[in-house]
Formats: sequence, C-alpha cells, structure tokens
Amino acid sequence: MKKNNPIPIKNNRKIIPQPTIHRLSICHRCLEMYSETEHGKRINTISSSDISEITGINANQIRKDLAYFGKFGRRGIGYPIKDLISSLKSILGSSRRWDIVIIGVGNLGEALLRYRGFQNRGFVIKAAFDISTSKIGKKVNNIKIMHINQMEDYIREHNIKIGIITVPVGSAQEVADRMIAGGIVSILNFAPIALKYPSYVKVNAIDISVELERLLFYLAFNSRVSD
Amino acid sequence: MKKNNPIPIKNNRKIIPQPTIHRLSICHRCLEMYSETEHGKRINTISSSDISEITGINANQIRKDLAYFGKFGRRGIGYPIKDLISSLKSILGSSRRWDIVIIGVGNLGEALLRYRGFQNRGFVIKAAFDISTSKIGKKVNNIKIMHINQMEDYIREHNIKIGIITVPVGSAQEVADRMIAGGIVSILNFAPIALKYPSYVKVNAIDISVELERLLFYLAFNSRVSD
DNA sequence: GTCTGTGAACGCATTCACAGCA
DNA sequence: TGCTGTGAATGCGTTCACAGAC
Repeated sequence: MKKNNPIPIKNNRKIIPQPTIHRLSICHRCLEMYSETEHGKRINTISSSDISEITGINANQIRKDLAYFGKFGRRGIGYPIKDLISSLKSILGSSRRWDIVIIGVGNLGEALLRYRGFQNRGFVIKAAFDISTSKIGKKVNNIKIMHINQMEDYIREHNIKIGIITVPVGSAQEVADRMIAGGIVSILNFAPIALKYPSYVKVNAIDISVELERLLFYLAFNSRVSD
Repeated sequence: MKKNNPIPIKNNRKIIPQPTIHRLSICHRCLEMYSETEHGKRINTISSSDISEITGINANQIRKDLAYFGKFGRRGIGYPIKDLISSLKSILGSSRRWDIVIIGVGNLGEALLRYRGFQNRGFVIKAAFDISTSKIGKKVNNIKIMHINQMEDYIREHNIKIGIITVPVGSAQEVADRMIAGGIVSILNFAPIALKYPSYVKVNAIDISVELERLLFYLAFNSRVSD
C-alpha cells in the first residue's frame, strides 16, 4: 500500500521519468491547441524551440522526453506537427476513448460533469455517483447520477478503469476502496487526503488548497526577506 | 519571462527544494485534520514515522524537510503536534489571512467560490470577476461578482496578491497580464495554457485533463506490455 | 546554417546510516 | 530503547554540448 517511489516503467529498457509524462501531456495539449490556430494551420513542421516557446518547457528537455519513445523529428527540419500530435496521443494512451466515472456530485463534481475539456480529449464521463437522494436520477450534461451503492457493479459491468473522486474528505478512502474493488485502477483524487491503495493502482491527487498554500510560501518568503 | 528553473530561495543560506514546500503543505493539511480526530486529540507528540503513515511521505524525507527550517522535535520523543502545526503555518505563510480573487465564474469558478476548504485555511475570497453581464452583481456564497474591467482597480485598492484564473483558455493570458498589472504576484491557473509572466510572479498550474492524461499513460502502458 | 538525437557532465533531491539526545 | 537531526552516499533528472542529418 502506498507508492511514492521511482517508476518501474520501462520502454525499450529505458526508464521513463515521471515528469516526462507530465511534460509530454502538456506538449500534447498545447500542440493540439496550437495546430488549431491561424498560424498553426499553415505550418507543417515545428522545432523543439518553437514548442518550448508555446509550452514554457526547455527545448533540450522536450527533445530528450520525446527521445524516450522514438525518433519523431528530422534533423535540420523539426517535427511534423500532425504526426507528432498523433504520436503523443498514442504514447500517452489518448488515441482511444476512455470511459470514466465521477464519484461525488458536489460543486466540484458538477463542474467536472459540465466541463467540456473531456470530450475532445478522449475521455467520456459515463456516469456519476452520489449518496444524496435528492441528486439521484437527475442528469447533468446528459450524464445520469446514480446511487453510490450501484457504483461497484456499474464499474464492473462497464469495465471502467478510471474514476475521479470529488467526495468530501471523510468518505474518500471508503469510496476509493470500493472503486478499486470494482476494478478501477486509475484515480484522480480531489479529496484532501492521502489515500491508501494497492501498488497496481495509480493515483494522482489534486489538492487545491495545497496548491494555493505553495504559492503562499513564496509570497510569505519574499515579505520575510524584505523585512 | 518564463520560469522553470531552480529556486533561488534561501533560508539561513540553505536552498529549499521546491518539492519540500509541496510536502510540507501536505503535512500541514494532514496534521490539521489528524489533530481533529478522536485519536489526534488525545496525543501530544507525533513521530516522523507516524506522519509518514498519515501522509504517505517517507519519514526521512519529512525530517529533512523540517530541518530546512529549524529543529521542531525532541530526540526520542517526536514532534509536539500543536507546535508543529503552527510552525508549519508560519513557514508556509498561512498563519495570516490572505485575500484572494477569482477571475472567471464558470462552473469551476463557482465551485471554488462555494468551496469550504478556503476559509479554514487562511484564504478569504474577497471578490470574483467575470465578463458576462448576466452574472455581474450577483453574489455566490456571499461573494460579489464584478465586471472584469473593475478587476485591476480592485486588486490595487485592496492590495491583493493572489488570484485564481478560471476563465476559458482564450482569455487567460490577457487576464493574467491585467492581474499582474494590478499587483497580483501569485497565480493559481486552471486554464490549460502556459502563461507568460515576469519572473517575480509565481504561477502554479492545474490542468485537469493533463492530470487525467498522465493516469492514462500508466493504464495504456500496462495494456501495451500485456499485449 | 538549422535542428534533432544523445552520451556525458552536472546538480539537485532523496535515501541512508548513525551520532546525539531523551 | 526511541526518535530526531544531519552529513555522506546515492541516484535520478536536467542541462550541456556536439555529432550527424537535412
């Protein structure tokens, strides 16, 4: 239980740093958006330093990150933008559709249900679950809200692998356990708690107030040093 | 413009790793919650391995992280839990109240306005801004929504340093520029774009679909290797 | 000249291991 | 014995610098 450590994921005997995945996902996202712009539509190739300009990621780093997965560019030319995007899609796994579920239809859960960013990026929210009877049976953005007791069966039947937790902190662990029992292996957790889970499960946590507090440190530090 | 690099922040001539701040914030959050539990109320001291248990962070790491800022524990005993929490508060800057503003009252912005996690943790949302006339003048969770044109002046007058961006991606850069012009130096950015900003500004980005896509990689990788 | 791909160098962060104190 | 605080060792990820292709 618990997993903080190195990534035992290898590709052609190379170990892929976790930050590489994060950066490639950012590149993917930015390139897709860029290729829709006026200028993006006109160009065929893009250099690592152009990508650096768009994403804010160091150009050496981008080349190195891509090199973990193959050779996608041509020396002296750059990367063919369309091909690069679809390579990134397939590296990251977003070349196919992934069904996801959301557990907890509070403010944040509902915001996610309405979020348009998912559809375009390979994610389909299949269902949402909550415990409050006033919400059950309703639809948000055409997604049905069901009782949390139905979750485990639903996940199993529909073979869903990814779930988003937006329940209050007190029930997050229990919800996670039941999701995992149902067959979920990837969790995006918005509840401010360090979940326990078996090592074959991958969890990403987003804690909004931790993110804010991190900003604070720098703020507070600056005012401290200027004292 | 742009800042990816090392942290030039020193404390007693020591350089603080960025991940240290993140971990300490998680410790802070978890300890506060823990100290409210049945068991947490009964104990006076807590060891680094207990904290490790709660947070999922390695115990050596926790001791090292704390050591950057001083000596908070007693050998053989552990850390006095109440004192540790207030030390963390003051290290991180959350011992005082910080006023924040939210720009963009879409689904996510509204969810944040209603989010209860802020009040308890030193953050006060002073105002929200949007461009849509249908929202302006309304109150959400007792926070007034104003027109985005009033933002710069408001920030300046109230000397606000922290802002959260939840506007659509197309207007995020412009909003950021105006926030910074008004005096904001810390930004939590939910828009899926790499903002450009001067180096004295600190930005944390949360891109939900990037977080999901990162999960995907591991999922996709596992199904790849089992093919 | 341009730009990729990549080994080698570097530096930062984590982990180890233990001295020191209760 | 228990647990912190910390130098020293390790290892990982980033940056550098350049050979090779266009």
